[in-house]
Amino acid sequence: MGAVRKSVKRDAILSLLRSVKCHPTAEWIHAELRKLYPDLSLGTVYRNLRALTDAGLIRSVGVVDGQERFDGNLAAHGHFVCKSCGAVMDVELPRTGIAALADGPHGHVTGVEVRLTGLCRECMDKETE
Amino acid sequence: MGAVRKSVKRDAILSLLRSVKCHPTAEWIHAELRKLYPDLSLGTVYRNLRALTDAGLIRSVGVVDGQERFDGNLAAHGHFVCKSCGAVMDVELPRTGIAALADGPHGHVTGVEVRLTGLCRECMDKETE
DNA sequence: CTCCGTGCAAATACTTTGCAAAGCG
DNA sequence: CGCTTTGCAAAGTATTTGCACGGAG
Repeated sequence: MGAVRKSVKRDAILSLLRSVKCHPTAEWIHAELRKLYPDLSLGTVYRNLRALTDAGLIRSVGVVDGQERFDGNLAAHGHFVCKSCGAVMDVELPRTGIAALADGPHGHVTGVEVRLTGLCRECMDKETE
Repeated sequence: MGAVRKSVKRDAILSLLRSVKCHPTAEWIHAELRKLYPDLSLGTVYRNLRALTDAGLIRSVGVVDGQERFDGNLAAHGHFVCKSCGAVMDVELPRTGIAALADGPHGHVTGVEVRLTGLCRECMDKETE
């Protein structure tokens, strides 16, 4: 989890991740930043996402529908994933219970990820039509 | 979540998953069952894992190191994932707190997955060497 | 005869990696 | 000038899919 150097592209990825509410894929970030840096390559995005994750500056939400999702928000929170549209939303975690998981009999715990899956509001409405 | 028919290969996959404590990948299951059914193909394993998951007879633990892990244990529990060796172990969840997540403001929740990541006992020991 | 499950192989899709050129201090 | 970052394209890996065969009812 060493620090990471700065670079134009890396900083752009980091600040984009910090500024959006959604939980983007590498491709989404690539498409988005290409508006600003038309020569940005997808490989660079992947490389930097990994570097930033390793450095602990961002975190991975895990794989949703075959693509990894990233999150610039480091505060403790969970995620709600819609099975239908793939949207990922932040969920507040009740402090109770979760904290108790911090260390178990299996080893040293360094991260907790809580993922709820289901159908989001929008998709529930669509389904009723 | 419709029911699934029975078939020799599918049943074998299901009972293997129910009998093991680990949380296998498709490849591991394939290798294991090949001892019994030398003609079992990997495609069939993938196909049946998906069918069983859709039917709700098994569940996916999510992707660890690029491979999906499956679990035959349907009881509510979380998982501890070792960053170093990739081992996945069951974790008991404190009932408090988790139940409160059952429904949120984002939509209808149908599944909860809690994943702890860290270093397992074995890998902690190895690291001290 | 009909249908479902399967093996096999090809196709997909995401992600990683090697390399040479460009950039920064 | 040395070291890092990047674009590009090729490679790698996990998973899905199409198709034809084979067995059960």
